[in-house]
Amino acid sequence: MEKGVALAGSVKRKHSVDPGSLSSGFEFPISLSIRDVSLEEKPALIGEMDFFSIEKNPRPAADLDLKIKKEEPIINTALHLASAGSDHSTVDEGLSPKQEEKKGKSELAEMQAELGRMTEENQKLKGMLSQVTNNYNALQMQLVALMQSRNQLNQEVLVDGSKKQANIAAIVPRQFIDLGPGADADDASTHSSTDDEQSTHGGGADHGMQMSCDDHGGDGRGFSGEESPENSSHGWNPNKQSKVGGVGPKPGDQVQEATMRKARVSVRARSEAPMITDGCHWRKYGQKMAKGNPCPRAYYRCTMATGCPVRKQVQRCAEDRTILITTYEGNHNHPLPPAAMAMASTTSAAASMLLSGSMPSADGLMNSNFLARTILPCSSSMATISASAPFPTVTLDLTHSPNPLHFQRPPPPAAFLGPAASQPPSLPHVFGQPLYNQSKFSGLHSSSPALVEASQFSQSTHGAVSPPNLADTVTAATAAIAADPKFTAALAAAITSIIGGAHQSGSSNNVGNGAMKSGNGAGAGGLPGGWNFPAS
DNA sequence: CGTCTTTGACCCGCGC
DNA sequence: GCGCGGGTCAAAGACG
Ligand SMILES: [Zn+2]
Repeated sequence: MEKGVALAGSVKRKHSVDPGSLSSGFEFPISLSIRDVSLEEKPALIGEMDFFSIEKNPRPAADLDLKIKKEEPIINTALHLASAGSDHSTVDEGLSPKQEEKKGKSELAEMQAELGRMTEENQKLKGMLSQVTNNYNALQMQLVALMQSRNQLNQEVLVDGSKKQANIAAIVPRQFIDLGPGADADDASTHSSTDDEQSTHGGGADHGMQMSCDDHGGDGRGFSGEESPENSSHGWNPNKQSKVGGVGPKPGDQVQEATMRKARVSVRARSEAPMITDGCHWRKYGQKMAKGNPCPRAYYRCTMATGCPVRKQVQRCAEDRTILITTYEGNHNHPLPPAAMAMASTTSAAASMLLSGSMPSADGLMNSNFLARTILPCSSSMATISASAPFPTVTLDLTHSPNPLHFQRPPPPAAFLGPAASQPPSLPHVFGQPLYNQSKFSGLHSSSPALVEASQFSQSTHGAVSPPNLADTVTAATAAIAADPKFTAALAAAITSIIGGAHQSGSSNNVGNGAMKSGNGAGAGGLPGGWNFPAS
């Protein structure tokens, strides 16, 4: 415990110093375009790397400093000095006159200064890199969301067989039968094998219906107070609220909210920063050591509005520390700044995509044990759906495989292959069962990525049977989707929505809806996209 | 002095 | 019932 805490502490400290100077002088083309339109709000966050660089330079001095450095040829100077210094080192012991010695010393000092500056700049570059990464991740996530909504749209429109098959990927319950091979192939090739974080959550019950019932009674301590805006001035004390004030909200809403709450969207992104900046204000309220992970898991709450139920967990991947796993939960009940909108809409779109097939009222789609998993091949990112109760989770994987640390997955535990192999591989509903077991199993084994291995399993079973062209079909369909001018239009609309969304309020509330408008109105429409007002 | 983070304690569900 | 683990609370400290 201490180890982890100390680690986190140090990281945090370091970061709290860095980002101001880092992000200040840095301009990233993509973020720039967004920044220009969204100047109205400036989070001026404390510890976060800023996704969109909205804040105007909080520290002009640093900015100036960086610019100056950019102008002068630092590297050449340094090299020159280095060589000069080495020459002079011999001179020092020599009989050189005082002046020369003085000169040497001054150059030495200069050198040291240069070194210091280079170090500093190195730090800055590092920060810039991480910021670029963050920006890239944000854009990728938006793209993923758009692809998802787009998929849903096409599912409605297209009737072509193969394409439809691929597009159905956006819907959980059915596709896990058909999509198995293709998805798994894709997954096995690109996944970097660290989904265990999510699957760890999903070790619990296996009935979708159970899930909804579950939190009816079981979620006592959760944030069941979110739909009571009169929450008094006290911010969040949801449990107290529900305990003291309320026997409980209306069952219908309760189920709905509970489902939304339970749905989690986790984002795996490569980031040096201790936390990706999504435009929201977060307050840390806890930190725990995850069982199999040397890195602690941090718990944050949204503080943009008192009583906002959104929470997120931030944890670094055990194997690859550069991967940051951010798990979002809940929906904002307040307007969001554009920068936050991007992330919120993305996550909510993903959540809605997940829940579109798992709503409690759905026709028993989830009433059988299953852990469905969908991969939406999308450039280098992909979304995986792990619809295992109690926390159905959508994972947006924004890391790409060309990762040097993309190690081979550890060999699946024999305990997994045993029962899995014993199951008739051709039955999808049985197919889910070993996955469920597996996910639980991986919970015990910290580093064994359940979902990846699950995909391996399915690949070994289904993939061998079915021709690989299904995967090609999926990819082709995706390419077609991406190439579809409508998609471009949707993307443009979404971006416009982001850009113009600075003043949005109420009607077209977010990107998700912007995208959904052109695509699927049902998905994120009912499910609060960026934000939804509880009872007003 | 207000706000945020830290961190041990606590609660709760779950498996044995 | 007990231990374990995930999640949350809240007092105390740090920070600006
Ligand atoms: Zn919020």
